[in-house]
Formats: sequence, C-alpha cells, structure tokens
Amino acid sequence: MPELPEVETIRRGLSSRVVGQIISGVRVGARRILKVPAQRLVRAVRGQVIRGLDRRGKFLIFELDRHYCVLHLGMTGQLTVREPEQRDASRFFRHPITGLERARQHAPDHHTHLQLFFESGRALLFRDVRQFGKVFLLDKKPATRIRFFAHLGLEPLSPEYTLQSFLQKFGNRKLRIKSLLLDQSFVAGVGNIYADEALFEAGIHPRRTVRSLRRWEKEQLFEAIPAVLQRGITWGGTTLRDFVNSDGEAGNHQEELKVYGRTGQPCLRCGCPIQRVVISQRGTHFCPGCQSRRGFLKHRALRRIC
DNA sequence: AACCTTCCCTGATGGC
DNA sequence: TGCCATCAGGGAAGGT
Repeated sequence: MPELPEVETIRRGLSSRVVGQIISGVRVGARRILKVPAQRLVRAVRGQVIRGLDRRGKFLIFELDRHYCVLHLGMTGQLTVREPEQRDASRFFRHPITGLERARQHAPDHHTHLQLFFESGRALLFRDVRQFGKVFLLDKKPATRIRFFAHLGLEPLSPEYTLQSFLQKFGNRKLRIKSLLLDQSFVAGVGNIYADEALFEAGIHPRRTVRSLRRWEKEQLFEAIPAVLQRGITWGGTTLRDFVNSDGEAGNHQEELKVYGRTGQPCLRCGCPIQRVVISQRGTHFCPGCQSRRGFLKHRALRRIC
C-alpha cells in the first residue's frame, strides 16, 4: 500500500533514470487502470521527452513536453526500471517467513499494465496485481494541473504545511480523527499505516472525534505527521507485502513501525498490548495505554495504566 | 451537509 | 487435494 513515503522513495529512485529519456513506445495491459483511452495515451506520449518527475500526495507526475502523465499506485502498484543489459529475475521471490516480495529486475508479466519504452533501450514498468492503480493524461497547462489536484489537502514536508493552515482544516466535526487522516483533502499522502503511526506518535486515540481534540493535541498531530512520513522515507518505505522501490527492492521501515501490524505485541513505550479495531473499514492499531481517549495524558509521565 | 457503507480487484490463507 | 469463505485497503460511488 504505497503511501507518501513509498511514492517518494520510488520518485527519488526513478528520477535520475527516467528524466531526459525519450519515449519511443508504449504498451498497455489491463485497460481498467487507464483513465484515458489507450489509443490517445499511446499517440500522445510517443516521442515525448520526460522533463521532470514530481509528486503530489500519493500521485506521481511525469512531466512530458506537452502533457503530464499522472500515476496513482493504488494498493499494489509497482514501478520499476528495466535495463536492457541486465538479466531479469526468473520470477518474484517471496520470503517464506516475512512474506516480502522482491525481484531485482523483472520481466513484464500478466500484471504489468503499462510499459514505457525509451530510445536508450531502458523501460519503465507499471505492475499492479489488484488493479486499483490509475493512469491519467493531462494537458500541460498550469490550470489543468491545479484543477486535477484541487481536491487534495495540505502537502506535508512542504512549506505550505504550517500550523495555521493545519488547524483550519479541523472544524467542529463528529468525524473520527483516524477517518480524517485517511481523507486526502486533509493532509495528502497519509494512508492507513502512517495514520496509525502518527496517532501513536501524537498520543491520540484513533476513535476520538475531530471536535474533541484539544489545541495541544492538534499541535502534537501537526508535528507527528511529517515526522512519521520522513522516517518512512529515511528507511526506504514500508514493505508489508507488495511495495518495492524502483530497483525492485523491499523497504526497511516495516521494522520501525510502532503500532501498525503489531496487534497483541507489547507497546514499545509502555508495554501495553497493542490493540486492533476497525475504523472506516480499515484495520486500526493503537496502544490503549499511550493513546488517550479523552486527552488526559498531556503531561505524559508514561503512566503505566494498562 | 456530513458521515458511513459498499464496491472494485487478486492472491494468500485457513477450515473442512 | 480441492473448494470456499475471508481478509487486505485507496478511493469513488451510493446510501442514510
């Protein structure tokens, strides 16, 4: 489930290897992921040069000469470079214990839904098992780009992410804070894993309503979100099953997770067993000792209450 | 309007 | 061995 840190890891890995490349051909697989007619995509993209690679939230933006090609990796999207002189791994390797999937370089298979071929011989492969990914083609006009991303909220790790703009996004709502974090019009790029991690970092129970949060708790969350995202980038992204970077390698941040996927294991801060509940149809992990339901833990003396 | 639920999709997994 | 139900979840769409 690529979230901001995973998409950013891919962007950084891809950037030097695709920017400047001339697109000589395109091949599409499943049409479901294409949000533009296949013929139009193929015709529009062929012959253009990749001028830049950008990111907004979980979207990757390939800047071409006359278009933006925008990709969303959905749940299982993988974007890897294939070098002509390198040998393909014969198949994906799944570790028997960790379940991690990896391959140094893989040949396209029936889950590879988009291939961009470059004049250099290099290729860019978009593989997406569950087909929740999306491919958009935008005309290269500032207004078009702005309209396309208009529904997205604050970009964390950017200068526009300020406490003032953050606080304005709350309002007097009954919505649960976990649900708000998953809403891309709040802070763009936060998904299920980093939402849980940020709430743990901020000491806020995921079932708390937005309106119940105190000012100081919102400030804690404001700090926690970029902190957990930056940590994810630093460790090369979180690989639970499907995430691989542009080289086909798994990330390392899964080892650093404090609550996500640690149901029943002791909290690393207080020792309480981590609990799992469902909020907004998403598995939600938290520490009942460290994450207050009522905002009582301001002066966290690390009370052992569990 | 605000919030919640359902649905899309595939592969891994567990029960029988 | 095979069959079936269940689960994972980003985000759009439908429902209350």
